[in-house]
Amino acid sequence: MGATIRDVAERAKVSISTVSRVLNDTCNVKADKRDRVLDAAAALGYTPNPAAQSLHSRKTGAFGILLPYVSGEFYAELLNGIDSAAQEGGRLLLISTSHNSEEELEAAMKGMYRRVDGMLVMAPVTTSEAVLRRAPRDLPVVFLNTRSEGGGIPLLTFDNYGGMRAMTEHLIQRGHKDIGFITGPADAFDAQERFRGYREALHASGIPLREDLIVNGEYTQRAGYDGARYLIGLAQRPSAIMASNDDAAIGALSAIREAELSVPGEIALTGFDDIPSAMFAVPPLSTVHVPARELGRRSVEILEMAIDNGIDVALEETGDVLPVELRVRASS
Amino acid sequence: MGATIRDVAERAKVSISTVSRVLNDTCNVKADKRDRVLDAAAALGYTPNPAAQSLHSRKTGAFGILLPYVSGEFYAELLNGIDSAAQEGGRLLLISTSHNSEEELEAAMKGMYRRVDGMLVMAPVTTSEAVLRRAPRDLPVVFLNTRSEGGGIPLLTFDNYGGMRAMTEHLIQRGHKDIGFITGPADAFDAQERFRGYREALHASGIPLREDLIVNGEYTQRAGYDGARYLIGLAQRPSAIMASNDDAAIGALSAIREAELSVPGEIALTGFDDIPSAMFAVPPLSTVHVPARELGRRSVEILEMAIDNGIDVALEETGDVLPVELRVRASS
DNA sequence: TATCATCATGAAAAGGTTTTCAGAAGATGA
DNA sequence: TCATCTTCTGAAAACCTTTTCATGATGATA
Repeated sequence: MGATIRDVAERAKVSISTVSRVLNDTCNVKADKRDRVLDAAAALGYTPNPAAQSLHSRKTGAFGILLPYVSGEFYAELLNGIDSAAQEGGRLLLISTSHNSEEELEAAMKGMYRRVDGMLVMAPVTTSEAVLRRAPRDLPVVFLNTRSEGGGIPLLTFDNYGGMRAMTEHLIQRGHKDIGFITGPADAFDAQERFRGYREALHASGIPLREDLIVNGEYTQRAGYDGARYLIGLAQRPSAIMASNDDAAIGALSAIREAELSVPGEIALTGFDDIPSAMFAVPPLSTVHVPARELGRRSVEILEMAIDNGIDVALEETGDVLPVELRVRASS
Repeated sequence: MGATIRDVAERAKVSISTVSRVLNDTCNVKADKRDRVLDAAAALGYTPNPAAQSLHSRKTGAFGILLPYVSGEFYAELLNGIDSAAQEGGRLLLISTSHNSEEELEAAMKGMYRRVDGMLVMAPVTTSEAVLRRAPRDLPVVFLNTRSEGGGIPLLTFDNYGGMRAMTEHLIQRGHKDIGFITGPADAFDAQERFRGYREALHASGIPLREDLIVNGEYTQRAGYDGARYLIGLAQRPSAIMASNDDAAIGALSAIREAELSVPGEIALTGFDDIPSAMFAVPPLSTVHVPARELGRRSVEILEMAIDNGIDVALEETGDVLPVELRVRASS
């Protein structure tokens, strides 16, 4: 219970300096004293007080994570990657979610300031510059899946645009021309990028964009369900539906089956993310595999580098766009 | 950057005591000095150093969470509840996952010791007593979904047994006698409880337990898929399959549809957890709704109480078993 | 044996806050 | 005008480490 270095020193009949030296193995201490200290520390169950340590060292041994929300399998996977990498580095993890506006992000960063050595921030509805403007200048920040106006900022993302473009091209290749699209959250970076991939793929193939086939959605099963119902009800029903993520696709699948349409026979369907459930949908869902776990791990590594060697060194690792992979399954 | 209270005092031409008093609004300070301090603090962007504060106050303003793993929608929902309650209480959240053995739990608790004011621990493969034996005695701990040998420990769980028993009875009522069961992780408390619900419901109805209908699984789609394939392949195929959670049920559904059997016509199917995807499965999955979010919120409240008023007061709130709810949908 | 280098150790400072204690300034009442 | 009581303020201690500095002891070398 709350033994201090002083208690250990007293019990071992040495000075506190000696205790510190033994425990941190920082320079030579005679064997007998060393043993006495070790015994005393063990007997008292001594653990150094982290507050005192970090007051002195100006380090905390912790990272902070700011996420817009946690929902579904994608975030679980991402957290998994972050957590395992942090544990390997001996780092503690502070987490805070449900931050979307710049004000909320600022408040959350203030709350973690000086309690962490660096932060991982996922802020899809704003830009990395806007966030940094509100952050303490001496706080290393690595961004995930966030829009950036220029370069020079440690940023890790994956190829939302390319993935959705490839998926769209895949459908076009299979002869689809009327392709419905259920968007993600209108203000989110990744959702916009995915939509852009769809739009530009159509354009490149000379297929005119039908506005009535685009429905505003979110990254939820419910939104996918509603969106698909709308699309199915159209007089000129699309022959394929692309959802902006797998959750929405699973919702859409539900609506399509409810309408007793066959997949992919009457309507092809695709998702994005390749969450574990995608493979077990009926039929298994064509989707874009994103390296969620890898994204988490890599971002921790970059942050680690930014802390150890300064943000500039980390910048050499910057601007990384992790590749994604088309997974064509039975739904398209 | 990194302005200290000393810098503020200097700039405002007052003593550091006065600065502290103004900032904490702790006793009377003349208006002019107060203004000077406030201005100086704002100009310097001063934030108190949390390490120094917690060194003095012996409080951290943070909670720790230990989870066996993070995967899928259930944990996302749980984290959501914990996070939102923690934010309302102005608490920071330290998280660490992938702890299963008692040794790992002990190490994780040591790592967070004195960095948090209390902990939330989910340890389904051991007992609360075993964990507490390895925990610092002055660390308040609230357990989630953990087995307890006796009483007297703040513990929050939901009715795994009752939920699965009710679901089993539901199937029996519909005339099912040969009911396959895909278990969760063999060593996990909740999985055992769910299995017990199944077993005792059968027993109470005088239906003999067919060992060949019980297949060892996990809480994953893959395990559900594999388990269902085995059950389908039996000469005496069951007329219903119960999965220990929704993820496994979704996997099982995939296997059943692959075998071109109808649900629930040829095989009824049920899950547990009522994750969002359950409603959007085809057909929508009968399942047991568990209050994951509520579990998170409530556990934070209990911990808050344990910290503010001592663990004994919190104990009055203890032993809570949150009710679950049968959600019969089209799959059974 | 005297000198020097090396080693082991303790005292003390620093890190940034809150709070207690004591003193100064001002106000109140007689 | 003096004594007493508030109100305001600063100095200093405490919280617990790590690290620097100084000192005494030990061993080695000439």
